[in-house]
Amino acid sequence: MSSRSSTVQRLGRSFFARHTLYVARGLIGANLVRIVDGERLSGVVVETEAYRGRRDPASHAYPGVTKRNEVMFGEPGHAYVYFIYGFHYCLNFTTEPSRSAGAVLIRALEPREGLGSMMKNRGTRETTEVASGPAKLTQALRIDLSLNGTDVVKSKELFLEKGTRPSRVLRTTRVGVTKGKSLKWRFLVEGSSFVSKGRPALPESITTSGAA
DNA sequence: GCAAAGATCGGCT
DNA sequence: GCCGATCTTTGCA
Repeated sequence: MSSRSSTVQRLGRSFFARHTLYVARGLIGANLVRIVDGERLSGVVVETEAYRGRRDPASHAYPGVTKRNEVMFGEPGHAYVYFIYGFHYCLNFTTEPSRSAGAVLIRALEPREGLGSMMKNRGTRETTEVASGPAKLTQALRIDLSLNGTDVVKSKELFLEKGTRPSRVLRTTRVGVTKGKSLKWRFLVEGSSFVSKGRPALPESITTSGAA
C-alpha cells in the first residue's frame, strides 16, 4: 500500500535483449503490472515458457515473419498478444535482438495488487484461480489484442518491475505443444500453488538427463 | 476457397 | 478423463 514506485526498478531493454531462455528464467519473480482505469493490478510471475524462432517448431515464429507474429521479430521488450482457440488471449514479451525472433509466454501469476478487481474480471473468489494459466491471467488483467506491440519498457499501462527471484525454480517441458515436446523450456516456482495445472505435469525432473 | 489445427478453459461423465 | 466453444492462421488445391 505504501511501497513507492520510485524505489522499484523497472525491467529495461537490455533485460529483454538476451537469449530467450535467460529471459524466461529471469522473469520468474518479477512483478507484472497492468494499470486499468488508474488502478494497479499486479502479480508476481511464477511460470513462463520460452519460444524461439526458426529452429523451434512449437513457436509461432517457426514459419517466418507473418502479420500475426511480426512483433516477435521486432525490438525486444514489447508485448506479443495473440488470440487462440476462439476464446483466449495469451501474453508474451519479446526477446533477442531485433530481427531475431523470440518471446516468453507468461503462464501464471501470484496475485499481488488489485485482487478484488482481478477476481471480478475472472468471476472467481479463489485466489489460486485468478491467474493460474496463460488465458486466465490475461482475463484477470484485461489484456487483449489492443495491447499487442506495446513497448513494456516505456508503457504506462503494462510493464514489469524487478522482484526477488525465488530460491527454487524448476525447469520442465512446455505445456500444450505437440512439436518440440522434449525441450525443457518451461520455468516455474517450486511448490507454488499459483502455477497452471492444465495438464498433469510429469514428475518435475530437476535432473537434466534427457534434456534436448 | 476450404479444411484443419491450435502456446486453453471449464463443465460434464 | 474427455469434449465443446469459437475464430485466426496456415497449407494446399
